[in-house]
Amino acid sequence: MTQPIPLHRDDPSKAPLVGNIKVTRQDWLNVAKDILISDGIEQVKILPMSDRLGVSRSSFYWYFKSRQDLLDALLDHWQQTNTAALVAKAGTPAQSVTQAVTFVFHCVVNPQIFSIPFDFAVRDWARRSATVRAVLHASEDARIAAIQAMFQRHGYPEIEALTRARILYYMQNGYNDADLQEPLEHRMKMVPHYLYGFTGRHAPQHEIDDFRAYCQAIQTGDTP
Amino acid sequence: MTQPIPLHRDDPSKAPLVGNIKVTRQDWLNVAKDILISDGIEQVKILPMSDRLGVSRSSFYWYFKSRQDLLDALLDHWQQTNTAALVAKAGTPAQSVTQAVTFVFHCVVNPQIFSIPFDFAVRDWARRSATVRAVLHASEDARIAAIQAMFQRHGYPEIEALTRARILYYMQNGYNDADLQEPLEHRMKMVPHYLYGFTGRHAPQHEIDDFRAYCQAIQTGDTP
DNA sequence: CAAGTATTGGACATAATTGTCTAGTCTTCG
DNA sequence: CGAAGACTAGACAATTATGTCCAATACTTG
Repeated sequence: MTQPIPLHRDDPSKAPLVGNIKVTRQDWLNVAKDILISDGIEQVKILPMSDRLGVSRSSFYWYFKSRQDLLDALLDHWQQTNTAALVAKAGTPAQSVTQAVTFVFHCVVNPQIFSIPFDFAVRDWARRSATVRAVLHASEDARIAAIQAMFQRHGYPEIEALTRARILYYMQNGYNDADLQEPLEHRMKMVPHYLYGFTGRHAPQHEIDDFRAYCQAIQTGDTP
Repeated sequence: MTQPIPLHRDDPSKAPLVGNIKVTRQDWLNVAKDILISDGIEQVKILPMSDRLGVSRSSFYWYFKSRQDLLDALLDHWQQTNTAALVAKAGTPAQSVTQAVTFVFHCVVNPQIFSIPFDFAVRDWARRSATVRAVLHASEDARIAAIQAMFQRHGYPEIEALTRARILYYMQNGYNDADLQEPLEHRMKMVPHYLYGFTGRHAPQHEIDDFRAYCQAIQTGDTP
């Protein structure tokens, strides 16, 4: 029993312009994502969502078989945005390791590419659902493997590449929600230290300088 | 309207030895804590708890005014165990900074003193409750301040002491639940690097050696 | 042991939530 | 325009939760 997505919304030109715009499956997913991020998965309830969308609660069941069906779709969506984005960034060819690290870090900086609150929310969710936990762990492994591969492409031996990948990845997890308010600049400045702090070596000044330049570029928006 | 704790439980010698042992306010709190840790605060529900305790659901209301009353008590309990434990450990006089750091780290290692899963669960909870968030932030400030004071007692200037305190504290948050399975040894080995990685200096070999020795002692159980 | 207090069980009321079913409306397309 | 399909509203049923009340039972103390 498939639930087709409304055709008239696929082509935006055919959609009504004002008023009476019908909700779509994606609209339900967006609201669910918002609530997941702000209040946790337990609060993703059908009645409040329908209220927010201004439609009847029972309309929900046209788009989704059940609440669980929605949650599955939500998890899929997370995997196909956040994880795919980070893996893609880690795989982007770069001229230096510093530039490559900056690409990865790009995800943390740009909410358009990667949603940190979404990641936090899914991690919460995983604490209560074994299936979500499995998806999360697979995603984390994929992310770290991608970053590790990046370091290996730039000449680091396997073990050191893995260590650096873990540090770079867990760096973002070390902050909680409150700290996300902290200026990004502060977090970016720490990256070179994270990368070298564990190896017993100093970060070369030219890498630090390069990194700062790249970060500057990220914030002004003119980076790949 | 005060809710006294059953007297016959205060003196263990007066408690029935087998069977028919009445549940106490603390029993309810323990079950609530277990559920909070494993399933999140949303799952702390009265009916399932009474089932697990083998008593009627309505008995709950003798010990607690309402569900919210239980949650408040639970949060109090967390603050008076975890936060107090860490602050006390940070305040313990030590002969060297390495030993002092080891005392703090003791909390992370010994579940009897400090429950990491409890901390994680409360952090989750704080995402959904402003009042819990306020308590959590106050606790985190108190913890970091205590660690900072420790470094200052050992001669570090204010700013560097704060930086080191943050690193030492956030180190534990960088791991998620899955990583708690990881051998403690691995985490302990990273401490000296965390402490020096950010400052651009190397950890002196004798400090690393000292730290390893203290960690060894922690695991064999013969430390203060 | 008896009286009084502490503690529990079960009935009752209320509300929130998920899910089903059906009649009806709106949209698209031949 | 008119029929088929896409979508929605509202009634209904079932489940699960919170909280109140009161009678019954267990425990303590004189």
